[in-house]
Amino acid sequence: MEDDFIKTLDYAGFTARIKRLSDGLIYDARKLYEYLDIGIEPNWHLIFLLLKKEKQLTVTEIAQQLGFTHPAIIKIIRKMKELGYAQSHVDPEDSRKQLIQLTQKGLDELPDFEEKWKKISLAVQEMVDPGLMQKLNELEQMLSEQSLYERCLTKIEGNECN
Amino acid sequence: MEDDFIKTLDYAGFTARIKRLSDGLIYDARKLYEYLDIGIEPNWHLIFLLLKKEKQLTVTEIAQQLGFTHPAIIKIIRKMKELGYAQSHVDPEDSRKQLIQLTQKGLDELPDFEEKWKKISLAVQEMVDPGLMQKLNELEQMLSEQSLYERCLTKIEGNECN
DNA sequence: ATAAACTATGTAACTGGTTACGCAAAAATA
DNA sequence: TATTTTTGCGTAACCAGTTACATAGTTTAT
Repeated sequence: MEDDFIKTLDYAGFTARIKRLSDGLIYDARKLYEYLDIGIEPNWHLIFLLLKKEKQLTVTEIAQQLGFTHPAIIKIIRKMKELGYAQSHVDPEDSRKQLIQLTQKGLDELPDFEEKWKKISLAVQEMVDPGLMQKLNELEQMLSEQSLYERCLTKIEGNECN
Repeated sequence: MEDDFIKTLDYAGFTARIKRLSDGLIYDARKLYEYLDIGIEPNWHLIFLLLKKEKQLTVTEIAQQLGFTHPAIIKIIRKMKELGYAQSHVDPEDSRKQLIQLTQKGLDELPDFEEKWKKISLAVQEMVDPGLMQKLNELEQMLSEQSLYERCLTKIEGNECN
């Protein structure tokens, strides 16, 4: 990677670089979970934290909060149930809804997980400049105001001639 | 997403935010390819540009340059061949190697693609602060010096007591 | 020259997500 | 109250990538 081709593309390679970064971080997270003997999938992390905070949530609520589709959440929750970390019951007020919670086992193991997650996030913190976090905030803000798709459309339709 | 849960996690949510950003950009790219009627897959973009620059490359070389595994490249190239955009022949000097090139059709359509890619990358440029690009460079640099995995290991082994 | 080690490609099976669809319950409307 | 629309969950089929493995060709070492 001496002369990184993607980097030479500048803004045209932005999406690819973000994807490469994301894939790399996820790859390392997997290895760290292995090494630290965290007995759950890395992508359960946020669900644990979310359910710790909110006590119980529906499938759709979790999906919205984390930015996944609901089938993705259903699959994750199913696995968490199989390993005894999650449970659910029908909402008595609306029988369409499944109220999902951590089990006692999940709550019991949380402190251990959190201690290990803390170590990882400290390493992230030492590596990631606060200025980058700020810039990331700004980009997310921009995107929430208008998606990249919309930006391109207005740009293209704005000057139809070229 | 008024109160974005992931954002509240600060550095503990960094990986998840990068993934969410990556997925969102890819999603929008797909829609833009549709809208702009770019008749190829978004992830062929870099391969087109790479083969334009290097004329011919092996599977492994492409994989290394783009940071994919070689089976991923094989699949992409197979599809590009099916649509007539790529071709390959055995390297006469080393019969294990497949030398991959753009076809004439690929080269012919490139200018049109590039014009459309230009529009997208301009919209990206208007959205992405140069400071973010700089911070991204620095993070990639940090990670290439020592992966997140290694950083955690040295951190943990460094002070074994806690 | 032979054997051992390595490299390049290819394939199979899996994974973590998606879209598209169906169904039942609830909410809105007539 | 009856009907239409919307919402929530679930499943099936798919997709882009991965890991693990096989095989054949090349290089290195003996």
